Amino acid sequence: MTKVKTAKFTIIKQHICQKIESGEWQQHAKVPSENELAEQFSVSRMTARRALQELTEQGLLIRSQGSGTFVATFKSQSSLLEIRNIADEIQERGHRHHAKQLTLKAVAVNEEIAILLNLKTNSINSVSVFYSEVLHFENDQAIQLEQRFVNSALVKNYLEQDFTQITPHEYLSSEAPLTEATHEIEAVLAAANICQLLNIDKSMPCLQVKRRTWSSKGVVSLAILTSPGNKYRLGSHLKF
Amino acid sequence: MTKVKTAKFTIIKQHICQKIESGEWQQHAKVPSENELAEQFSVSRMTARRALQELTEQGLLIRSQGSGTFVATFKSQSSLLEIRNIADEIQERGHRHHAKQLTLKAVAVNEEIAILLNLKTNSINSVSVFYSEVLHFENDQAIQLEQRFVNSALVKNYLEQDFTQITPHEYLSSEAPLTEATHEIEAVLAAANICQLLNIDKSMPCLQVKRRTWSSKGVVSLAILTSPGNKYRLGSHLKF
DNA sequence: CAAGCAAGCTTGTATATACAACTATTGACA
DNA sequence: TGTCAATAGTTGTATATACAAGCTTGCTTG
Repeated sequence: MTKVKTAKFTIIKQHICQKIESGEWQQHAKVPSENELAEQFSVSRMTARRALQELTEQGLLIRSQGSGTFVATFKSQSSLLEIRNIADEIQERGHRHHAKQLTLKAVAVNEEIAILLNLKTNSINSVSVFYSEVLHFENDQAIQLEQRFVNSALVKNYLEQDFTQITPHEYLSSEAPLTEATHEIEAVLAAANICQLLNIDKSMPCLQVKRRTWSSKGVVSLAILTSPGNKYRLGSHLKF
Repeated sequence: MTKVKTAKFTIIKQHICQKIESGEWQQHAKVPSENELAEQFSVSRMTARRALQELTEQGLLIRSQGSGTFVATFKSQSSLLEIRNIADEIQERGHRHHAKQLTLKAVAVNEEIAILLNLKTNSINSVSVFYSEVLHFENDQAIQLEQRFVNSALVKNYLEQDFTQITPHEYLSSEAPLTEATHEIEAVLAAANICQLLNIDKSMPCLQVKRRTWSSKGVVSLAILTSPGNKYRLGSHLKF
């Protein structure tokens, strides 16, 4: 049989996969940068880049321009479950009202997403939500909204620019603390609605909502499938 | 909002999508080569390459080293339906026995594939079979078998080299004419069995079976998800 | 006529380079 | 202390180049 000579970028991919599988690189851990990998494996940056990029497309890594590359949340859990964990933590901190509100919204979101996606495709790979230390923060400031798109099929290539017009500002405003969590849920809903609106089959919308001005204490960013590199972050992964 | 400057490779992607959508480029049509696109859009070959590659990953195109790039079979049809069309055509040509045999096999294949895939994943994007003018040919010769892999997730990166060892020669032999069709069905079965054997979740095996020595009249190649570039070809697309 | 070789075209891999865009940190300054 | 500006680090885009690997065609040769 033909002897398959393993390509260099494949070796790097296998190396990274091994690190992830072995648990050495936990979820949300920072992966060596392109330059570091290039030097480590004695290849050019573009080769190391290719390895990172293909693993990103496979859903194992998440990349963020300016921040770096990180291990994705690939052990998919029910978003409902994880949102409920958030709600539990909120409740522990004594905000019963918000917790209840959030739980109700979580159920609604899951059902709505499920309905939406089953109409279009039944290949939901993973719907998961992760969160970190956002609950510590109190300050709110001006909020800006950005939209991006990754990994789509036919239709997306036409709609890319039109899509940027759809900016549901009203979903997000600066109010009392802890409302980011509920706002995030609404952002998920917004994304799902946008998908339905534009009749997109297989796409992955990526909403990034960030507090652009922040104090020295940290940044709050709400995101659907954005990089987990920021220290203080409440985000949700939504793949379909 | 931030003005999104459209990247060059995106423009090329949109151009190709528009050609496909408008019907100007039919299924299995040849797409301009990397060099042609590069010259047409006044970009480097690598940029044109990226556009083609991303569309390939999205399932719109199929590329084959040495042959070229072609429009994929993205309007998914039931493989059963298409295999039956082949059977019908065979019957029209007066080979009743083969037609009946083929139809029976088609049913078995579909059921088996469905069972296999539902065990692993329920995201069958498309299972389709296409064919062309293979039925004109009569000659048989030595047959060789190759295996390749595309588009997989975690597991595949470990199994790539082991996979090349599995070469079910016995599925293919040189016999009477028209047996290529049934052999192809068996090749599909082989691919499905290999997937189950290696416990692969999301992968796309690519069996290429080719008559290495051919007359000046043409080539017969049996393939699962191989490029439709050859003039005389009986192949099947199997995506999951 | 058949078989095999060689040339030319295609995609695949890899390197080196440059600049753009974005992020996070640092440090100066009011 | 808080704000702003500069800087370093990271990923994104693009070009130019070279060679490897595979396919197709055409020619040569027996």
